[in-house]
Amino acid sequence: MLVYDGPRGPLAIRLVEVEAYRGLRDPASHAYRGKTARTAPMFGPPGRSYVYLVYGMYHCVNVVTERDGVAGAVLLRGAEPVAGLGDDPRALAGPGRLARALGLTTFQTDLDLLHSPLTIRDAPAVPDRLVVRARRIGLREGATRKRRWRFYVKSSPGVSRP
DNA sequence: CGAATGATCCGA
DNA sequence: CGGATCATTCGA
Repeated sequence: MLVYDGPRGPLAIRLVEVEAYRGLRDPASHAYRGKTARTAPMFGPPGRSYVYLVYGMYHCVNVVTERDGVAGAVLLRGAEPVAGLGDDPRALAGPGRLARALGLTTFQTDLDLLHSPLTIRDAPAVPDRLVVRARRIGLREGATRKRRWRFYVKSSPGVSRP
């Protein structure tokens, strides 16, 4: 679950699709070529946000996962609406749509996701048989390897591409 | 399939 | 500085 108390009121979504990114070992990662101003949050402590602009018009929201000093994050690629977001089950399917629906931009990068208007919370466990593991999407490099670091909930409408 | 659209990054 | 790149989406 991701909860956002922002300008649009209290919003809540159930995350159903994510991708993992690492650092210097992962050619697909923004952190691959070292730390920059933009990617600095990826190298910071876990539990914080990393939001960036892609293709000049969409934002992507990540959760930093590794300990301070080690790059790693999870890209939020799809979710189901839970509260405050209407009832289009596809409105959050895809990282760009997810960020747009919540109104998240680079202004929300590097936030503490445990003590902010933007928080990530526990949710009921998804049974293993409903968890699909696949190759990552949209990468020029890194998807061609054996890195199946995309995970999504089987047959959820919030998944970008099954 | 390709256009949209702008921040970022690297090389010169 | 300039140009290539880009963890995407939408519409023809």
